[in-house]
Amino acid sequence: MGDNAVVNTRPPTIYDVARSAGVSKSLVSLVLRGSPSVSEARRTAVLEAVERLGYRPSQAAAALAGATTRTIGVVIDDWRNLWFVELLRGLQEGLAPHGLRIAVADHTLNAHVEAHPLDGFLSMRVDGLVIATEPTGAMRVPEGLPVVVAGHREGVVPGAEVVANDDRLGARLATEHLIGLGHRGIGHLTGGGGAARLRAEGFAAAMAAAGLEPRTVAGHGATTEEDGYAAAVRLLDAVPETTAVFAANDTMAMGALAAAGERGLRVPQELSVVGYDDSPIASTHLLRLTTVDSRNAEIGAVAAERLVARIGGGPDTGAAVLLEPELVVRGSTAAPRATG
Amino acid sequence: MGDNAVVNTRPPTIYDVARSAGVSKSLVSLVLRGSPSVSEARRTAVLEAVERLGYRPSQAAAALAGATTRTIGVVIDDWRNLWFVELLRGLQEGLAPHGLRIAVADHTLNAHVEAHPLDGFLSMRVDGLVIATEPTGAMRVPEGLPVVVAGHREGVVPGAEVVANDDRLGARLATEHLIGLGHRGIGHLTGGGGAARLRAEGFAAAMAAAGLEPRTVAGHGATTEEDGYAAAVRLLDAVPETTAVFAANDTMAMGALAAAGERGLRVPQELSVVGYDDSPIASTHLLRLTTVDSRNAEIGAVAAERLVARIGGGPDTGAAVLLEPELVVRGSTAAPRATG
DNA sequence: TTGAAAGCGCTAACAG
DNA sequence: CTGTTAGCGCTTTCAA
Repeated sequence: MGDNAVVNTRPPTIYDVARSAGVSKSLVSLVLRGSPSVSEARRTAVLEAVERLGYRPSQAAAALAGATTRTIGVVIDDWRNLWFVELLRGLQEGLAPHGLRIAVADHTLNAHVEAHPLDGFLSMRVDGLVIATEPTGAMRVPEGLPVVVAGHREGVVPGAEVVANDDRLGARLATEHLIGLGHRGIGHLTGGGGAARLRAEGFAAAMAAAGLEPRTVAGHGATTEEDGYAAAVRLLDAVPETTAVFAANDTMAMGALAAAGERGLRVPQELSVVGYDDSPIASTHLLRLTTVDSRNAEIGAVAAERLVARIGGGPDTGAAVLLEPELVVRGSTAAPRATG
Repeated sequence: MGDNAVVNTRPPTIYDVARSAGVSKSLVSLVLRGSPSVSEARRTAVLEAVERLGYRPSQAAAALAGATTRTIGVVIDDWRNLWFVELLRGLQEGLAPHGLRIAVADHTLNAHVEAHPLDGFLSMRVDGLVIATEPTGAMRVPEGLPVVVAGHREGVVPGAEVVANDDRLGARLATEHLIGLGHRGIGHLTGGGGAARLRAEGFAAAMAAAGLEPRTVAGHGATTEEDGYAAAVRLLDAVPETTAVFAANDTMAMGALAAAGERGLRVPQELSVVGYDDSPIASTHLLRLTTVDSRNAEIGAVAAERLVARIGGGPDTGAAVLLEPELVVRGSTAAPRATG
């Protein structure tokens, strides 16, 4: 009585579609999942009903009934660190063909309010995890869950595979580029974290190999523009004969550029600057920064590959894949001017 | 036989917790959801079992059984546009106290592979939606779903509320700042999209009010650094008497800075530059950009407020909230040099 | 205050 | 090729 006059505000279910198409709900499920063994007539009937009703399968129900969520959780550090943009692209492109989607969670943002972003992902029962953060000891994940740590080598996450670029090598490339240009007074701006440490090591090694003294200075301990600025100011003031600076990342390099400008040092004429990461800011007209491409998109692609393999039942190789970084020469480096 | 020797790799369920704590599963559910009507003894027993087993409630099951997912979907344009970082922060802070979490999806990233990111959110049965993108006609959302369009005024999303800053006013503030400084040759760098158009309108209005001729030039149609660079080059070459530039956003302003540098124009001595958004790059040492604070964090906070109200059963006001932008004066603007 | 029971919407064996 | 039947793990009445 008046039943069909009731406006159902709830989203349509698979039952509604089945009824509307005049088939059973399993048939609807089959069509939606692209089964080949469904007659064309039924298929179109179902598809039309789906369209007509504006039906969207409930992810919750699918996740609960099926064994998998088809989603990979990605934990990132901070939305401001643009290096993960390419990482996400690589991941996305590697995952999508396998019907896997990605969900991103920010570490710092969630830190204030919720527990660890990992908790959310585990509650969500993701099929795999990408940790694009400096791993911490608190990161315990269930055994058997495919996890890859991306961009950081020091994986303290048990059972995780690692995909990263070879920071030591990249730092060497940057330093050798500067040395090859004829620089001798080369300083390094470092920050906190494992990647920064490896880069500092690579810098020191390359300098030592050339018989040069490696000067390394930190800002306030982090790797922000402000840190780069502070470190560069410190370096430039303490060692005026500096003609080149290698920063632990592009953001710090940006700060170094500012410090140089303030001191009237033109880049690259009076000061060469090299960054690291080849993030979007490096290629801007304003910076034209010589940098090291850490190949983040490929890191994402390889991470995706590993995840897909593990999800497909492959073994946990536990191996670390190190991609070779590449030097990208732009306009912020040049040979030093002849010195007295 | 040997049954208990089998290692159960699946995550523990509420049943496991109940058994381990010696209570019924409903009791576990009550404890987890913080019901006051549970004896202290049982509560601790349950909590201990949870801890012991490493239990995490299944989001899928909770969503399916309950009526709500307690998550808000946020659709953004592009991870590179940093303006949404503050938006997210404001949202997060406004939502968290109400037990609501946020899920972020990128429009452009998903565009390649999946359907619309909205589809994902609707499949997920989010409790609300924040659209931080230029809304398009394709954005059909179920009636009754709380939706707020953030940062864009032209909401073609039916039934959505709008929270944004007053772009026209902001542009006027920027332009009047320049005029007040004594500039007369002021150009505007514009891009595509509704916000850019409103900013261009505000610029034109302020210029007209001062009896000045508004020159507006676009780059390649978008609002990237490259567009800002191209537009600035065009402007500076066509109108050499230009002493100030107002860009549609900080990124474009960065491009303008590059164009100025290339032409040997020092900022702010020979060219003043104003951006818009007060994004993280504006406050760097390198840019020290005078800009307009579009108050993104507050936009997020207000959006959160509206969402919470609607979810709590409040009415869809359908209203548009316009926040007043504020001028942030930094080092990229100054009075023009005395001209012949 | 606690337990039992009925689904939520879907997938995945099964039978036909 | 198509329909039937069990659950997936949780929330939520409803009794006890």
